[in-house]
Amino acid sequence: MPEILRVAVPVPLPQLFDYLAPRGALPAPGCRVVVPFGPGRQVAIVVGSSDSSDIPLAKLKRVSSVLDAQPLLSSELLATLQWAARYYQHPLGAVLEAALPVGMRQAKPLPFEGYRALALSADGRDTSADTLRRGTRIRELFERLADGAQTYAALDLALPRWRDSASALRQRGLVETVALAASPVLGARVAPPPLNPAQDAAVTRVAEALQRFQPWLLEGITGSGKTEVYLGLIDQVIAAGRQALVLVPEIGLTPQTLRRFRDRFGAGVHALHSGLAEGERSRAWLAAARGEANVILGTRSAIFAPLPRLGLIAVDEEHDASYKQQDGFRYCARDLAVVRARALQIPVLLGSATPSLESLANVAGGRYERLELPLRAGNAKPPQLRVIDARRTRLSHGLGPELLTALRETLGRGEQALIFRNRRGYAPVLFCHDCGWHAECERCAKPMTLHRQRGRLACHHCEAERRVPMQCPECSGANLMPQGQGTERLEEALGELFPDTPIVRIDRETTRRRGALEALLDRLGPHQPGIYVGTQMLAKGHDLPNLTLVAILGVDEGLHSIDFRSSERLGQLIVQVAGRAGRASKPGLVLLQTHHPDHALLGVLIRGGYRALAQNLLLERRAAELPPYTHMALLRAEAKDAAAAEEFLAACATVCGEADGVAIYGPLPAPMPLRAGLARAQLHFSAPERARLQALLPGWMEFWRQLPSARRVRWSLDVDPIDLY
DNA sequence: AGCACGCCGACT
DNA sequence: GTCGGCGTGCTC
Repeated sequence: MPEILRVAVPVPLPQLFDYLAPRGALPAPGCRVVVPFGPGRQVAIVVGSSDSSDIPLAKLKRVSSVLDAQPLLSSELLATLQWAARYYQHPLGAVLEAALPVGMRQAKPLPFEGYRALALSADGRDTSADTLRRGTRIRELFERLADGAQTYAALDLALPRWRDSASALRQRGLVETVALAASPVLGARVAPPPLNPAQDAAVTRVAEALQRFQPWLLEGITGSGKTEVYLGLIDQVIAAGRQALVLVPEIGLTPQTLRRFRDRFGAGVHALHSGLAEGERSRAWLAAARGEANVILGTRSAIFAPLPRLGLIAVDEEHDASYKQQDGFRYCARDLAVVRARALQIPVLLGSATPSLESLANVAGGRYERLELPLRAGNAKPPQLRVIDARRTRLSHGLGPELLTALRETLGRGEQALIFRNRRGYAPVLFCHDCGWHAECERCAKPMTLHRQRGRLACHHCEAERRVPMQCPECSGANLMPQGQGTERLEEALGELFPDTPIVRIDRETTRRRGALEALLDRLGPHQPGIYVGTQMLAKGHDLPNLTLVAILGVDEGLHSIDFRSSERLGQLIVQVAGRAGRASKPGLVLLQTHHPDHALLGVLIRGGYRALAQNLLLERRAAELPPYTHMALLRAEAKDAAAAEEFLAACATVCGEADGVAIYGPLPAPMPLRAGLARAQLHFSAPERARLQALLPGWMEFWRQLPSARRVRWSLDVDPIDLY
């Protein structure tokens, strides 16, 4: 009886492929195999086996080779990935491709099994430390190595900036990288701080339920110490011989965060994120798979880490949009965390100061349990929120007199201020004062942002960039004026207004280099006055103890966006940024500068905080039949020719026919009807019952793929979209 | 996706 | 006469 393997191939095709098993072997599900595929070869993953196939036996090819004797993917992880492929309507082969580090997708045996370590070379052992200058970092590293090789992880822990010293020594041929068979166990170095009663209660409640599936919403205002709750629970999980997975938003995985975990749990903490070099990523992945890692700290894709003894998942800042992948395999890591926790019957902890409406609805529906941390550390008072009416005031570079007065007072007290503006660049529009022309990206039909230092106009929606024109291309006038303020212009204006005050700008431009964010945040010491100006990136991370004033500009843009999630996002952003102001000894003040001081959203937020805003928004969502009370899917199409995209979507809608329990809207123009030269349109699906939509989507997808027009457009389905864009 | 096969325009 | 354009079909 022929043994047939069903394998997933990394191609965007929804089906599995059948192959004859290699002679005398039947690789288990989760093993990688090399298979002949079309004219070439592919690394595929075994999903199952069978003694029959729907494909004629004569057409079946044989597996070329087996790469893994033991499954690379556990049955639990494979099952979760299969579930995700089905739920998000994405081909399993492509899902597996997205979940595995690049190093695991190649037809090579697993990389290097040891631990990387730094050791003295033969030359180094013959060299006296006295040839190196006393008191330098280089000498310190050298002397440490004289006692024996040190793993990279150990050096990270002991000498935070050892890599620079290492490359200096490497150039002189004194050190080399070697493989150590086993990592010396590095235990905790920092004793846990005492927990406050709320933290202690939260840890105790979850700890009592470590043996079963339960999602917990850990609602803790900024500064209330959510991380200590994660740490306290991870302690118990490790003590019970199990592993923990901690997800953080994309900009949350800073060296500080990693250090905090390593200080507490030692070298068993591994980071896993897309910024890692390939080898590093494979190593962390394998350390997790082999059970050597106690804790994986990672971003979105770390939800697919192989963890054979997983006992707890924590998702920090669970409302953060970066948990949703916005292209290709459009999964949400926060939602998959709950799915995985259920499969493993373990708790999952979702933490936020500003929980998503989805999670709040899950608490209200009894599916999640709420844990609260109501107090800020050291009994600091929450910052005072105040609206500044910008109408009929003279704005100086977008800054009103009231705001400037507050700034002056803050700096006068020797304290620091933060100006938040969610627009990088110098000005969002370059405008001709003579004829009204403004610079526009012709591929997106959107104004281009002026970046003055770089001397470029840049489109923030595509890659387009050009030189700044000297005169108006329409009327040849010389009065081209920047309109509106970006962070670059604010930095300049503040420099003029406060010439003696250090000003630190933090946005994508100034933090491009690795470690630049930390360096900039460290630039102002905790005791001197100064101003931070920047985007989103300022909303979290790094403690700024002398920061007492936060000013939020551009609030009005958030008040008028058409996306139904914009109010939720604006509220979260305001509360997150506001949370940076004030300490126990120094109360914080948050100013919202707006032309709509009477807007209901601001009123609710000021009187009742995020909790009240969320309650209001949930009522609105229910009345409007929007998520979380309905479940959405979005079919996007783009093509050079607008008619082609619409034709395809119209054909798709026709295929759906009368769908019981699912409302279909469209074809609708996308919020951005043109992007990067492609016309865009979409079809919305909305269902009160998730299961109804889930039941219909697979059949629809099959029909859609067969439509002749499907070949002429780029299209994709987004299940649970968070951006309609 | 990635590749082969296949049938019509401007070039050495 | 050929190089090459991308429409169409296929991958066990």
